[in-house]
Amino acid sequence: MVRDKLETNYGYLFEPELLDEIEKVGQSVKVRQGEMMMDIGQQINAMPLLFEGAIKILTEDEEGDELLLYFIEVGDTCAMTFSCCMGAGKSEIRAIAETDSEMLMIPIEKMDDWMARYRSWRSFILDSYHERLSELLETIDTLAFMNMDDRLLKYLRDKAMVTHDDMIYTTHRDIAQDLHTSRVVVSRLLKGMEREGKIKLQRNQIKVLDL
DNA sequence: ACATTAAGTGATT
DNA sequence: AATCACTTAATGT
Repeated sequence: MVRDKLETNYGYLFEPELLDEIEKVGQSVKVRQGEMMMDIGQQINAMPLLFEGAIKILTEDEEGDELLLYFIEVGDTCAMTFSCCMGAGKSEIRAIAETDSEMLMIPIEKMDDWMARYRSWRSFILDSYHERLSELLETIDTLAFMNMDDRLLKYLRDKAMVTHDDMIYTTHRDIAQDLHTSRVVVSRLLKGMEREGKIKLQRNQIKVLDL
């Protein structure tokens, strides 16, 4: 069962011996939508290999307002884990299940070990680290130039992608919170996008037509 | 029917 | 783009 999911999601990446080891030490965890899996300041002692669902990663400012950084999808892992292994070991981010999700938790002690012994593991870690960095740079880019419409567009695209559903179930208020802006601004921009025929708005849901 | 919450809009900074 | 103030619409009790 766990092995099947390992094979389908990571089988093409890792050699059989590594898959064996992963299966042996990994702990299967299921979380429901909206569940907080990791908070800022919390100790990290395992890294997730995602089988199913999507996780959203946020930071927080001094006032306690949130800002969405990126999503983790199936086949991804959390880049935060790596930097935490080397440094203080405390999380600098908050992770909330975007959808019902399922993953395998790998004790961080294994990371070093496997890094040295498996080439595939090494590239996996390096690749995902690189991927997260690119994602972050993209986020910073839109953030720095304060293009709210671009950020919103990206947000909707990402959200539809990670949930594999062109119907997004959320409120304007929640979007505003993720993007660290006001609800009014989100409503206005969404309304504009609806007029352009890109989306269709209903209460508590947004239908993505063309992004 | 009433209260609550989500969303739309004009005006102002 | 943010905030205020107000309206309208949808939903729950």
